[in-house]
Amino acid sequence: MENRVEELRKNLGMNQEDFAKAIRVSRQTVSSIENGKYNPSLELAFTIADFFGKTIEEIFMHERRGRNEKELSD
Amino acid sequence: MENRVEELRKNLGMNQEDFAKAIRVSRQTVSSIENGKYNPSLELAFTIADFFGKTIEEIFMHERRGRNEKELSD
DNA sequence: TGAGAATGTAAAGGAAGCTTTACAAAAGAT
DNA sequence: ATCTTTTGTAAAGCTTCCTTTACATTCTCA
Repeated sequence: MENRVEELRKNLGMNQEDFAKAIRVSRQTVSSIENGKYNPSLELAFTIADFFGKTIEEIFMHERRGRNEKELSD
Repeated sequence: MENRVEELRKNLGMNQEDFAKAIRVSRQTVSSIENGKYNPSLELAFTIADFFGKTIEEIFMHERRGRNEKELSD
């Protein structure tokens, strides 16, 4: 799932470390999320969205479950 | 975190089993989420929201981090 | 009241999210 | 080019999410 965390963080002129402190996670967690290593928990997604004053949907892009794709054959 | 999954599911006249199949998780996962045993992953929260045609924020109620509460003293 | 359907719950295991520590690499500013 | 800041990444370990299997409880309704 794609996200705009890095973009929004940089808009505020913050580095990963200060942002991590602000949302109370480790800097590695911020790095991992920004680089798509894994998704945040729902709880953390809310915390991030609140921090930026946005909705989760404005920050995290969910891949829609393709009913027309070749996969998903059952 | 509170959620309206059970309410929305019942609005559609579905039982946990059929709902679980529709969103491709086990029935126990549905039960656990409805009863607040744990929160869904962000991915699953999106799947559930999409299924109901709602936003995550309309379904899952995040407890706002109380800046004015007695806790959180740093 | 008793049978079938729906839901709750528990145990055990795998997968994903998050942590700390530590070091390497990249980017910025002289 | 060198120094400093920022970011990437890896390992090990803990917690949370999700699974399958299985059984207990509650609900519905004939």
